[in-house]
Amino acid sequence: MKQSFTKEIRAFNRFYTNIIGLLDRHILDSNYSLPEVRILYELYHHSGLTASDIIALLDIDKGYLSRILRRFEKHKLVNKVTSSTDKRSASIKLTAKGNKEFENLDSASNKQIEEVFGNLTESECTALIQKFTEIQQILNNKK
Amino acid sequence: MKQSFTKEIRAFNRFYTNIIGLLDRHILDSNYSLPEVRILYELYHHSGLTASDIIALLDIDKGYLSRILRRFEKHKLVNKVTSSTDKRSASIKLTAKGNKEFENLDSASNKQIEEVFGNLTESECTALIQKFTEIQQILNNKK
DNA sequence: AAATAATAGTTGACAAAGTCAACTATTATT
DNA sequence: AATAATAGTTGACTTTGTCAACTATTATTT
Repeated sequence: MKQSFTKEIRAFNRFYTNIIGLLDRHILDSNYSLPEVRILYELYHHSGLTASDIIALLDIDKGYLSRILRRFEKHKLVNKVTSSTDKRSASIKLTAKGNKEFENLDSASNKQIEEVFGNLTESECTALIQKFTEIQQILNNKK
Repeated sequence: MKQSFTKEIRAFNRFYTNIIGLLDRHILDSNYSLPEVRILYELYHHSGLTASDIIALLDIDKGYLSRILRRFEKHKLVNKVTSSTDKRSASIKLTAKGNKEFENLDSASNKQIEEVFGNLTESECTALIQKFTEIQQILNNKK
């Protein structure tokens, strides 16, 4: 690969890492860590995952996950139901409270997007999203 | 902002966070943490920074930084020279060893880029970089 | 069927990363 | 001269994350 390509890619990575940093900032104000939010995200979007599923999805240590889930249970964010066919594993679901909690985080996240990208005009926004989409196409093409 | 915009922006953020995760992976194999690499990066590109400069650039805790710099000094990666005009502050420079160490990290980083983006054709690469540039233009415009 | 291996998840011990406040030395302001 | 501000250090602590040993259960091998 051309050196100039690498350089430009890295410049963009630094640039966008910064933006993601801004966007993640609101998590600091929440009661949750980034991994916790990611776990809630997965459970919200795929109810009934097992711990192993989450590990596969998020590449997270199982001991670490186990403790986070225990905390979630303690705070009534999550219910575990042992599988009838395999008593080692349990399917995990958000409780009503857990759902609500995630939705709060989610809307805080939306608000943060608004704050970082909200100064764009509609046409800029459209253009931006088109680039986003195209980038994903280019990169996914090759998976 | 339209809800669909927010949604697409967030989708891209998840997508690109993943890519950045892949790219940062090589740091795990190095002897340095991400903040350490960022500090070396800044010192490499702006020799003679003070600790306060680095704090301003990277938004890092000064106690944390102080310890990292002490470690760097111990490992002869860095030299501190107390300013003659202000004895509280010191200008920090990479030693020859520090320079080399950063350059190793930097080339590992390039290699990692190669691994993640290397399967693109030249024209895909050109297209990708153009999107990158345009995105930065759109977003910087508004700073 | 019994023995062995593999898997799901938990727990303990620990290491790394990061935060916060108190402190020293020096410089700037009143 | 007194007071406040700044640069950086240090100690105490919390959070985050890792690793390996362990229990219980299920799958595989012999």
